[in-house]
Amino acid sequence: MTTLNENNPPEGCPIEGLLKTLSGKWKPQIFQLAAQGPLRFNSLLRQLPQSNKQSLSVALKEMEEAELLVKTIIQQKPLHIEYELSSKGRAMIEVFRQLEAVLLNPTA
Amino acid sequence: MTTLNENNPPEGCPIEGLLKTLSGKWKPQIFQLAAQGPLRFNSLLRQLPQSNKQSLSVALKEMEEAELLVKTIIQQKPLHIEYELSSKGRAMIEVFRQLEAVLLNPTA
DNA sequence: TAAGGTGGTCATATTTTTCTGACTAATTGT
DNA sequence: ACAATTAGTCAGAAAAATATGACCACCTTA
Repeated sequence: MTTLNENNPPEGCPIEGLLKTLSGKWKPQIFQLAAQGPLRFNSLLRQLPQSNKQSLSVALKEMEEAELLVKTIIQQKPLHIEYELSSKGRAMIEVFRQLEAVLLNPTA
Repeated sequence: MTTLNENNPPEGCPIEGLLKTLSGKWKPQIFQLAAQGPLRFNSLLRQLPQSNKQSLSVALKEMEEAELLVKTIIQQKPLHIEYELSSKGRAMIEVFRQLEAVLLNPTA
């Protein structure tokens, strides 16, 4: 099940894969929350009350594979896990901003 | 690190809709081709040999509704139809370029 | 020792998206 | 008249994405 090998290369359109990774269900919201600080699984589940474990798990994994998020195991007393934007993820913030500008400008 | 308030309702993500409109199947390719010049239905169908009428029809309609494409009926001898990027659609080109830059830069 | 929180997986539904093939209707070319 | 091209629509099937609920292992607190 190594998704890396079985990936259909979106030949011809380089950004197709990234667009899909960004637009899957819950992903924009996850991104938005991650932009505000590191995420933890159960907390995220509570912040997105209509979502579910499975979908969030898949979304986080795919965003991690796309190198938008970095997963860190925090080796502390109660040992937990954090997801935060990678450098690539942070670079995406500007793209989102530009996208939002296009969206809001009717005379674009 | 802004504290995570878990009672925050996830107010609508403004770009979510646009992201979905841009990432649906064949849409990135359609966009790419539209950026090179006006499109015609059957020609598009031939340029995307793995696609199909129905999906292209839906994609074009949705991109038109999202105001990325403009549909024009050309009142000429054999009377045909053209799809071309709207001003908003053209504004998206820069966003795509930036997206591509993020994608290509491993140290982003 | 039991209860509750952590961060998940798994098999199975359900829902949404995409594809297939048949069909339409107007126009042009042979 | 007949075939082909234009630009689609429609119903139904197949495939993909998403949701549900059960379960798991580890750790901490009461």
